[in-house]
Amino acid sequence: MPKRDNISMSVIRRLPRYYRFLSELKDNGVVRISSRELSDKMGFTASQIRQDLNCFGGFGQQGYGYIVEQLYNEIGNILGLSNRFNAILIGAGNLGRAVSTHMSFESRGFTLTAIFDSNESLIGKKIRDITIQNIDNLEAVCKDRTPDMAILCIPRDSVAALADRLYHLGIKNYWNFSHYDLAIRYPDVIVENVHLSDSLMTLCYRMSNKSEDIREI
Amino acid sequence: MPKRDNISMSVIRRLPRYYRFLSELKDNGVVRISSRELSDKMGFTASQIRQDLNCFGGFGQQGYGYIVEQLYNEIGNILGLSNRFNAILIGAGNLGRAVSTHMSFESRGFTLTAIFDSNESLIGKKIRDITIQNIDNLEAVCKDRTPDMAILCIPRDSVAALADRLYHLGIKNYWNFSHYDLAIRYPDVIVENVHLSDSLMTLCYRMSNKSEDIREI
DNA sequence: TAGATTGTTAATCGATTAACAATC
DNA sequence: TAGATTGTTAATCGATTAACAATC
Repeated sequence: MPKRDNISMSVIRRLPRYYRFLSELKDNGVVRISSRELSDKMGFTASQIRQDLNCFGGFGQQGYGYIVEQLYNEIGNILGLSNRFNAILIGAGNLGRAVSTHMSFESRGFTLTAIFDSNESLIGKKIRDITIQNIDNLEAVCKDRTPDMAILCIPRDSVAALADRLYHLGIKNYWNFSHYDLAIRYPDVIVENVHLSDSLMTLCYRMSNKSEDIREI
Repeated sequence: MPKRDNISMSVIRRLPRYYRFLSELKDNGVVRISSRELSDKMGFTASQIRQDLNCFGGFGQQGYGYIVEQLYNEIGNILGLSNRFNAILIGAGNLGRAVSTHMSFESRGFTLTAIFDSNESLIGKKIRDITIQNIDNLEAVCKDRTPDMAILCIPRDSVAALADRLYHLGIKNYWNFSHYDLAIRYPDVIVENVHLSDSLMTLCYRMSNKSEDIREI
């Protein structure tokens, strides 16, 4: 593992996309691919692909290209997908249920170990063999073992108070589906935001201004 | 409405965030704000805020700042949120149910008018007063009135075939929750992707490489 | 060897930040 | 008027693309 220093967010955010396309190629039995061919499939320039990959090391062979399976594995390693970060989910409403049911945590570097909600009617129900617990149990559960990451699927107004509790339990990594901006409140925290309504509004803008729309992937 | 030409995606993707923060300020009764104060709250530079807003017109007053409510309304207009684009949702599994239940379409420029699924056990059930229909009805329903946008909450493998049907019905705008890459298949289409697992993998990378993590909002 | 394609450096392009004149 | 803060131009910074030498 050479280099890997000061990798820009632009590069990092492209890694899962590489991973996805390589997975597909692998499944289709493709053995080798050149940056040029990958560029056609993915819509990045060949130059960018080579540049990106070379942030992490020379995975290709000059004159030949890249071995699909090897590159796939390398990117999986770079992403750290063989981790089993301990994740807990807060909020078992529609969104929380969708996320916990739908997402393959195990192949993305995480294990979902607990689900919390404050709604009495949900507590005790199971999602994927995990029993929804009362949020009051949070401190007790985290005492044993501090979770590495918390998934926030709760309404905007509940986040501030809850984030305080989580933060003081030592949880510093968040997958945030709420509209609350954690990163500004706690500067030493890693937050990945999924702002669904921002995405929807962006789509609305682009549809409303279709003529000037810039294609983007 | 002056300028507004060649607005870059970077600027457009910040608009919903401005909208969100201004909404909060408005709710808190804040009347005026300077780019400097907004910069502290939002984590953008004041310079960038002024630069961004000036893509669309001069909404501020020199020596005074911006009137919160007015700026909020302006950005809402720019985003086109008063549209009622006709949206249909394909796939009423966990994710589709979460999206359709959770999202306030009406305040984001859309109306959800129909929900389709192929799963017999879901057909006939209601979400928000909308009855889940058999996907076989798709063509019949779209005959009356072509939807403006389709929300794709179906498994990766079903997308290709379905996208063909939708595209040939004249639907050219998509909110895509699947991992399938529509934009490459149909170049004249507007797609907003929500790649949840990409986001999760990015978080995994950042957690795995915490020391070098670059803060990002 | 000749052909292909990488890894890497250099050139370009675009986005962000700084500076400041305009003006409320 | 003086002070504040915008709108806008210019400078900087970073990311993307092009080019090409290295090498399989």
